[in-house]
Amino acid sequence: MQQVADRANVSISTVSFVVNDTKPVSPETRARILQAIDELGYRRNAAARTLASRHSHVIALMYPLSEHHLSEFVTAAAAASARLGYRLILWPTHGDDAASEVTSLVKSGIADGALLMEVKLEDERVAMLRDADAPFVLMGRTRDTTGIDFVDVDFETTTTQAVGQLARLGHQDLALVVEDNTDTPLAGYAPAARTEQSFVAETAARGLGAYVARLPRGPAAGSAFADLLVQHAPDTTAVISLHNDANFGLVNTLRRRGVQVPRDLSIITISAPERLGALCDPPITTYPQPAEELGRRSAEALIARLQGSEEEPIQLLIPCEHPSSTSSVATAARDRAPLTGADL
Amino acid sequence: MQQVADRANVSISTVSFVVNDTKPVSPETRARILQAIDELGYRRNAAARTLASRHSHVIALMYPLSEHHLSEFVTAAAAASARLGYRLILWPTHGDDAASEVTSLVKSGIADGALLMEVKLEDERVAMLRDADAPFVLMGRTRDTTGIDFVDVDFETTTTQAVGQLARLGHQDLALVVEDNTDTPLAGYAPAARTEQSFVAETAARGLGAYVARLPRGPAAGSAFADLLVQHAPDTTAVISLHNDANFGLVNTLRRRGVQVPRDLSIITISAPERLGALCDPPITTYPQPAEELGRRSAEALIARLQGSEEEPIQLLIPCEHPSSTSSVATAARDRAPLTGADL
DNA sequence: TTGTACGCGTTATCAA
DNA sequence: TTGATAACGCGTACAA
Repeated sequence: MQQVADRANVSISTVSFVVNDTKPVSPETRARILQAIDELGYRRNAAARTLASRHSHVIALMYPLSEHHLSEFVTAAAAASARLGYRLILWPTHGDDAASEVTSLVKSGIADGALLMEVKLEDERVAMLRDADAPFVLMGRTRDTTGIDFVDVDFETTTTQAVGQLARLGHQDLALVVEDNTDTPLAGYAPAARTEQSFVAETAARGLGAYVARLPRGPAAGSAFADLLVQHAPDTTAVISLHNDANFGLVNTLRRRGVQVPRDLSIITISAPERLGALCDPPITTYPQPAEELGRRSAEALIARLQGSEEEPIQLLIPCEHPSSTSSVATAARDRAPLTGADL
Repeated sequence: MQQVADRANVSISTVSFVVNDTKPVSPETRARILQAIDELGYRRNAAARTLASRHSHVIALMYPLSEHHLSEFVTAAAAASARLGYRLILWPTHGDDAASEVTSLVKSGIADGALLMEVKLEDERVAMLRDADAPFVLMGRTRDTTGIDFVDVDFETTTTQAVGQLARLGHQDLALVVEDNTDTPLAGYAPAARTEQSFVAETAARGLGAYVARLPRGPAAGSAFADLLVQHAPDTTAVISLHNDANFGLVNTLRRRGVQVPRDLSIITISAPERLGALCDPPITTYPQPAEELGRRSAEALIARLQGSEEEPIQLLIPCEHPSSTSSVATAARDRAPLTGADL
């Protein structure tokens, strides 16, 4: 910085004013400084800037160590941050020491704020960050969201829309399959709970039959689900799935049993990566998860908060987009026989 | 830090010695300091440390902005870094301004070094980082790797093994499908090139028929590939795929045409996420990509380099593990009819 | 509009 | 084994 100042015949502070655009500088001086910066290839030192300004221009993405698929919203959040002059740092946390992770994140000054992934209905990180006065935005929602910034998928609206779409096609008996995360590190993870609740409410309001299955992760859940339908809800004509892995096992099992999708059974999957649904045979009608928007918006929300440009809580609910195809959805078959477990 | 020193009745330097373990400190003093740290909840300020020590303890993960699926090796790299006292910062780069990104990365002092993803055979970032004297490790390989640290999948060995496995089962005519990245931002991306080369070499050495298809991304490539086989290599009895999306389209198309996998056609996919292969019907035999190991090892390599504990270039080639199932592989059918394009 | 000088919270050098 | 103190590179209050 001193070299730049020397070369431009100004003081070091004038360089700072230009670099940060913090005070008016005459056009000529500015030009000389910019030229010197360019010629010397000067970049301001991030640590010194952080130390002096008390802002790191870094935001942390906190997620459980066990989560292996960060997917698109991470890259979207990183891209949005970069566009706004921030960097995204990965902050994996063990389930049990989230406490100390939060503290060190805040007190070390590494990051100005945090984005929280995999939010549970009751999430201890929220109270900790709040106590520490650390700005944060949830990618998801806790049960009580009073005064908390969050950006989340609108599972309620999406579920209601999916039920509505099926009801209009004459389906009377619906089933829902969600991931069961009891006993996993994600116990209390909210999407399944919210979706189930909306599903139950909306089917009840419409007087439709409703069967709900909570199944563990993995494609085997799909076959298990098919069996459960045979056993407990053989009259089901349409399925809504929040269980990505199960979709494959389900369509494959159905095919083997001669159940035609969508003629005999309609399937809709919600908040899933669109490309995943397209890989099934037949392709599964998908309310695609707004991953890019979720990542981008949450980063933008946090940065807005950091820059103090927001007063009110930022609470964004993003419904999934509407399906781009109806490949696995059809009118309810009037007189379809109950589902059976026999392979062809 | 001053408060800690006061409370422990020592000087601020002694606190530093304890915190960084840089100089011997008597057990009693150390204990007093640690207690004071604990009681005050002190954490050292990252920016100040970086400024004074000239090390940020941050490493950057550079990847093209277009890459949407960071997947498991990102989380593995982040986890390994955290374990070693480093943090991983995401560093998306536009294809065209990689130059300035590299420069700012190095000169800003934000990161001590970089991990490079999506390495091309000729990658401009390498020369730039080298010129800037910035430590880096490639997750992948350039064509010329003299003196460069890298951790990469051993596509050559894996391809050779896959060809060998099929040859031993009596297959005479093999086909390979890879992603065609000509005209995409990933043009020059190495895995496809290396795999193709090894495939051609190994089949030639064994006197086997070899057909190669380079196809664009997306599941539609699978059906296209099936058509290409019918047209150009109808006697193919086994397929090797480096094209994840195509696998689904391929098995689904084959099923519709009455081609049974693996009775009529064997399929092996290499360097793919294992869970993806399991979603096909039938499940595709997979040489799973060593994603976790790749991420972990590359972070470890970079940190070793940063800590000066390595002299020689770190060059790690990791073959894919062996398939855990042979669900889509069988003995070559002696007298199978040539493939046709007619649906059942 | 520009310059001076102090402080940010550490690490590292040197002396005790 | 410990302590005093000078950097580290920048932002900013205040002065000019």
